[in-house]
Amino acid sequence: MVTESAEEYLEAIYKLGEEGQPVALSTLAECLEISSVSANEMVRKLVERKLVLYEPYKGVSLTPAGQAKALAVIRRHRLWERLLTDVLDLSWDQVHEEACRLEHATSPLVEERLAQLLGEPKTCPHGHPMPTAEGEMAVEAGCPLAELTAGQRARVLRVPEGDDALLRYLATLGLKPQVTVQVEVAAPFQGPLTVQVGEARHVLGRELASQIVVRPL
Amino acid sequence: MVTESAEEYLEAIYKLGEEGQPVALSTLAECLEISSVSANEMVRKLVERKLVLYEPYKGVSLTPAGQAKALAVIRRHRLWERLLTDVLDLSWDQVHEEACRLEHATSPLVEERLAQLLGEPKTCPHGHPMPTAEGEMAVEAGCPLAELTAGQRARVLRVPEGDDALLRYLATLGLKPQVTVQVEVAAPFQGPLTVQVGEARHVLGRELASQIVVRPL
DNA sequence: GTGTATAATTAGGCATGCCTTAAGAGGGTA
DNA sequence: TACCCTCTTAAGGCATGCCTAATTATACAC
Ligand SMILES: [Mn+2]
Ligand SMILES: [Mn+2]
Ligand SMILES: [Mn+2]
Ligand SMILES: [Mn+2]
Repeated sequence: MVTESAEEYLEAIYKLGEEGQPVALSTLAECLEISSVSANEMVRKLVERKLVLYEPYKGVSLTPAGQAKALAVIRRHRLWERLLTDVLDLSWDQVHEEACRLEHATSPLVEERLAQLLGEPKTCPHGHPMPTAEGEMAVEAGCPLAELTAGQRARVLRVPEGDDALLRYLATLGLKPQVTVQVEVAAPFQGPLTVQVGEARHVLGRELASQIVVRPL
Repeated sequence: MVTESAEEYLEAIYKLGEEGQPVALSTLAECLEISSVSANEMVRKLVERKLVLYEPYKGVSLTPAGQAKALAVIRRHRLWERLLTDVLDLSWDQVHEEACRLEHATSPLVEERLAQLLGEPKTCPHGHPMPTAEGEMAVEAGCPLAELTAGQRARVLRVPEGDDALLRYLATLGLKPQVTVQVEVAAPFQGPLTVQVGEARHVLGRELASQIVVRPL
């Protein structure tokens, strides 16, 4: 077994390493909001337990065993997020923090039953993919909304999690997974995008639009 | 805030103190499966935080603040037990351990929504009363099944939690809260009871029968 | 190539929550 | 009253997970 703290590290290493690059210790420390000394300490323990590989000045990466553990935690996190939104009717900006605690208190049995009850959901409420019980995770390919040109239509795949205020803002715009958007104007020089969402038209900063992943139609 | 460990202590002190007597340190230690030295240490911290009162050689008891915290934890525990059995379809012998972890990872918001979803349940799956959100807990009066005499009918109020094997056994007998039982024979000299449960007839040891609380009809 | 900014590590500490060993305090019994 | 057993507490330790300050190692830019 792995402590709650170690689970948090594995989860962070997975997410930061999704680009394929090993994760710098300092990046990991910043992400977890701890000192790099503490990160170093824990990473050494994880190396000992063969859950991660570490090369100083290169970074940390997950072993297959570490990745399996990380994906299990992420699966639990996203299953809880779904339960909290779909069954307990919390808003999508309230669920991350709750799920971050519940994920560490979840047995494989409860994980399985949650998945059954929810109908084996394919994503979390923010559109991020659900790892399977077997530790597979298929990331649906897409592109940032910011890359679309005027006139293009697209379906929203996922939005950034983790910033509650941003999520509340996106909710007021109706910008959530599965929704269809159409770019009306893409201002040049990295200017804002005017997008139509449902009946409404909104202006989005390019920076924000680049964080929203869509599939062009 | 109070740590997970402190919550466990408060919960134990509440349950052990339900008779009204202060709880001996050694009793508390045994219940929590820790050394009495460790119990002493934590109790001193709880005294400092004005959550318990402690008199050496007398025992520990909860202050109003401590009782409120204890009841909140117990409420969360029992709400999770209900969710796990009623919504996630776990059996009643599987839920205690799961709920014991989840109870510490539950915000007031989730607590409230759980209660709503479940329809403000009055008891846990084992028949034990649900504290209200305001920190009230009404224990339905009853008597041990062992005290009934031949011919008496009664409704089961609650069964002992905490022993999974016992719970599985009771499940095979159909002896669960709300069920009506009729004593056929109460053997003298603390002998076993023959009881009718639904269509079936079972013989129960007096010791076991004394742990099942019923309301005579 | 060398210097320097950045990254990593060492050293030393602190809080929490548990432990064992051993000494002290209370209370019942012979 | 004296003894003994149990309960409590004191002393010292250990593991985990975090910290700061100071030092060392490295990579990259010049
Ligand atoms: Mn977490
Ligand atoms: Mn999510
Ligand atoms: Mn618990
Ligand atoms: Mn129960």
